Amino acid sequence: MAIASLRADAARNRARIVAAAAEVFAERGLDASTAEIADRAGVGEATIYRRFPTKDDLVAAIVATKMEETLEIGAECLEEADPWRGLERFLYEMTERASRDQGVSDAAKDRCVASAELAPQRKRMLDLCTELVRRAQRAGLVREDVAGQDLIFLVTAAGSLHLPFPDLREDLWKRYLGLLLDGLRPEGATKLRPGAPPRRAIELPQVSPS
Amino acid sequence: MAIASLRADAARNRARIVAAAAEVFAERGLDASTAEIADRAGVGEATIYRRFPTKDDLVAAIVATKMEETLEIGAECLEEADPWRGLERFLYEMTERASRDQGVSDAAKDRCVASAELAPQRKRMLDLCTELVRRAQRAGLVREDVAGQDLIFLVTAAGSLHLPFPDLREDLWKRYLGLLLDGLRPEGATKLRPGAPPRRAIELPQVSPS
Amino acid sequence: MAIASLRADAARNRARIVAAAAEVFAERGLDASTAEIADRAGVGEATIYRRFPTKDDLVAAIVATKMEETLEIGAECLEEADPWRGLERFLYEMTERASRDQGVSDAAKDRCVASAELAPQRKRMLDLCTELVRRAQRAGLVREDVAGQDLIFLVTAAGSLHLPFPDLREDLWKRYLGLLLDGLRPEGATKLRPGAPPRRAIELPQVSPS
Amino acid sequence: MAIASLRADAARNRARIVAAAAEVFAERGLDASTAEIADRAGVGEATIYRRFPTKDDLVAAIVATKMEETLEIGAECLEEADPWRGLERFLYEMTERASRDQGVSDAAKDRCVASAELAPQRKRMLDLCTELVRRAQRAGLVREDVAGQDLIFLVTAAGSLHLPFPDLREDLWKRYLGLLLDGLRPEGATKLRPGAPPRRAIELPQVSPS
DNA sequence: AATGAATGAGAATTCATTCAT
DNA sequence: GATGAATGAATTCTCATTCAT
Repeated sequence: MAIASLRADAARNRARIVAAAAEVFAERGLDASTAEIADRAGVGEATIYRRFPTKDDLVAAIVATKMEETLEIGAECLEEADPWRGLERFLYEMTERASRDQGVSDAAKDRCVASAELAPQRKRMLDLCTELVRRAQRAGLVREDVAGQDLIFLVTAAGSLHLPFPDLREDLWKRYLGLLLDGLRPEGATKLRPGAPPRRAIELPQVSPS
Repeated sequence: MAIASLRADAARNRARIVAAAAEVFAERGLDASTAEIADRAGVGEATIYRRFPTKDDLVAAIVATKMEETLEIGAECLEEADPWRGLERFLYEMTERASRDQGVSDAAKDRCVASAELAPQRKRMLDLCTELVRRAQRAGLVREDVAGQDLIFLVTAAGSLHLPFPDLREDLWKRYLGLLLDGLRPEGATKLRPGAPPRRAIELPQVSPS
Repeated sequence: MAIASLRADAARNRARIVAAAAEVFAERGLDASTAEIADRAGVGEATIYRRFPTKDDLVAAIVATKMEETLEIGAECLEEADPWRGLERFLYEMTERASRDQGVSDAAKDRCVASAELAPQRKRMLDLCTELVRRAQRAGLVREDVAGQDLIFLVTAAGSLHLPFPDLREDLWKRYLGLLLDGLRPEGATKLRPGAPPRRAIELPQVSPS
Repeated sequence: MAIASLRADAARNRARIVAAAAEVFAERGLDASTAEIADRAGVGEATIYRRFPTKDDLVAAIVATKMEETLEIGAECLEEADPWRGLERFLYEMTERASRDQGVSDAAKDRCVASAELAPQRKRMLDLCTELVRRAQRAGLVREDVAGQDLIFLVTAAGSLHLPFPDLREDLWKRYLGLLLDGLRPEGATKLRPGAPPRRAIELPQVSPS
């Protein structure tokens, strides 16, 4: 009980830190300072470093959290009665999140895509995407030559559909996602070059020695 | 004469700086230091600041340079006999450049898209894209509901198609550009929501006071 | 009973802490963190601070412990039949320990030499050294102009005979201790300047207010 | 001329930094902060880092400077008419310096002894010590079984002869150096074990991979 | 005009020590 | 009494920008 409450306190602070970091990274990008995150979280800067040995670990933790949320949303999309609607909703949700949170998107792209720690999540994401695509293909709604791993790439790239022009409606990205979705339909499909990437390269990327 | 030769010297220095900065930003990203740029350019650090009041101004100058190159390529694409081929080549070239030069792409997206100084280039880019699209539409190769300003967005987003997975062929982005291009064809087109953005918002964006 | 057992627990913890700290300081030097000591001891960090108000007090406690061990060894050396052998063995043991445990040696030199708390141990050490020297002098094996207090200094300095050159035999210090011992013999002795320090300065050093 | 004066300015600052660092390290030890050194030198902290990429490099530079001074003194000692007096003076000077400057002594021992950059100085020091010893040996004043490389060790260890007892005369180390010198005389010499270390181990130490 | 030098304002990270359970 | 958590105060190091020659 005593131990539990201690841990509860620490867990609350940890959650605060993660939440604050997610906010700050979203607003200011990954270059935001740990000082600002600590301020926002209402903790001392050193407290962050007690939970996360380096700033990078904090970033990784946030990416992991976001991926979990993503996977939950994906599961919901799989339950949509209409397979196309499921696919569409998934891409919409992913893109919307990425639009709102450029920091985490960048992190996901630049650093964490290939990290070994996220391997399980990547695997689940791959399975999810594969199922979303297959379901729509079975219904004849998606061209046959795309695969689940393609969806992962499209989702990631779709995060860049939000351009910081002022005076433009915030949801303009929906228009371009619409175009992309039309590209996924069987009608008017042309041969894609090169072919779909191997699943292994996404599941178990070999970290290049830099 | 003396002044003229000095100016010639200065101009050469300026060109060197821009070239070096473009290289360094491409290799190391926008966080590369001005010291490294000065080294690469073979000039003193202060010389950079004589030409460009801040690092940001240097970045903007590079973006402007790249946009000029872009516009030249676009002009060549307009001369392609096959309108579809012209459009396709334009998107390919843009994406390839962005893949190779993430630093400038980021700059283009994050900071310079809406800057007043680049207004002329943006205007010309808009005209170019409009012409590329219209030509293909006249030939019935591109759906009627897309406009030149859409192409600008697509080009920018396409720059994110390069994901840093190791073990994947470098040109995988071509596959996803293929999908996007299929989405531009008339076949299988569905209604896009929201509609095309107004040209004015791109030509003359109101910089929001941040 | 309850209190007694608590005290037994506390004493065990204290002993664990001292042992762990001695190990860690020996391995990593005095800059080792209290966190690492707590880990090694299997106690919480705060527990250290319950027993020792500051890190310095912990260091002092270790030095005291080591001095006790030292005094025991010294007592054994006094029992050697051969007085020279006794002296020699004492210096060997002291130097060997110092070579193995630079952290505590440094502490002994830098901080604790003159601390009031260690006064009793210093007194006993002085007596011990005096006896070791006198015994050898009575046998005509050690020059007459050295005193017990000199031995204390020699012991401390001998701790520095271990130099961190790689590729050198670990026991090279024995060679230089041999030289030192030869300097203690009566043969070839020259007048030493200045004379032996007063015992009082070692027994009861006046801590200078720093 | 203009270049020369620029360099003169920079050189003056560099000298100030080295001087201040030497002072501060002597007073506070190697743990003194770069901030304090910068203050003492009257420059900004970053200026230190312009000249010395890391704090360690600064330490190394000071050690190198001190070694140069040391070598000059050694050369003077070699010119003494009396070989014994030359040896004695060398040890006195070395020890006095070490007594005054514990920081650099520690640095010399802990970090820089085996550094590749100081190899030339180490070589010269070895030659110097060898000559000092040989000269005295030729005159029959020093035992035959010690070598130049031994002197290097003795010098280094002698730096620890200064103990921070208050109330003791500052020059007490002379007494113990006297003892050591007596140990170097031929009279009463006993067999030293182990033998002298190989010169190579000092000239070209193999850095152990840590 | 050109430049190497200088630096103030941070940045990430560490740690002895105190707090709350 | 014991402990994991929290933190303020440092520390090393970086960098865009200004200064002095």
